[in-house]
Amino acid sequence: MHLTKLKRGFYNRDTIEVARDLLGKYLVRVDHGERRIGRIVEVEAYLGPHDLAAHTSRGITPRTRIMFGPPGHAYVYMIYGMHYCLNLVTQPSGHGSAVLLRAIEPVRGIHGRTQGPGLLCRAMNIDLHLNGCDLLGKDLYVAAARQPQARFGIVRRPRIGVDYAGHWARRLLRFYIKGSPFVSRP
DNA sequence: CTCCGGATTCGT
DNA sequence: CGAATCCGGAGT
Repeated sequence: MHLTKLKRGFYNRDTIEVARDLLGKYLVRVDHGERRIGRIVEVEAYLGPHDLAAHTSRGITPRTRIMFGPPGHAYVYMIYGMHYCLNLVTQPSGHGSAVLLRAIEPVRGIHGRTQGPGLLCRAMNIDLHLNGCDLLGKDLYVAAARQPQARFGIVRRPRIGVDYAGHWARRLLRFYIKGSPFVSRP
C-alpha cells in the first residue's frame, strides 16, 4: 500500500474536524527498523482548557506542556500506573487540544489486540519516550492511502471514562467507523 | 511533604 | 465489580 505522511497543516485545524478526518487514516510506527501499521477506527476529541474532560483544563503543567504546544506532535501519558495513551496535538500552539487514538485495525506488523487506547499503545510499542515526538518525523506518524478508499459511516458517541466532567461528559466527541469490528466499545 | 484518583484493562 | 499500580496535581 502506498502511503503519504500527513503534513502539519492537517493537525493545525479545528479539533473535531481533525478527529473525524483521522478515521480511516493509517498510524505508522517505525521501531528498530520494523514498520507497524494500523488503520485508525476510533478517536476522541479533547477540545482545550474549557473542556473539563481534557487534561489541559488544569492549565499548563509539566505533563500538559506538550498538549499546549504546537500541532502535529504526540502527547503520550501513563494512566492507572500501567497503560499508555496516545494523543495527537491539534490547533495552534497554546490551544491545548488533542485527539486521543482509541483503536486501530491491524494492517501490518502488529501482534496482539488494538481495541482500546492502552492496548493500541502496547501493540505499537508506544510509551513515554515518544511524548513530544514530532509526527512529521520517522518514528511515529499518520499517513493517508494514495489509492481511493471505500467510504464509511461515522458514529458519534459520548467519550469513554470521563463521567466526572459534568455536561462535558455528554458531548458527542467520540467518533468511530460504523460497523468496524475493531472498535473498543461499539 | 502527603493524599487522591485516573482519557484502562483484566479477572472474578 | 474490584484489583493492579504509580504518577500528576492539589492541598498542607
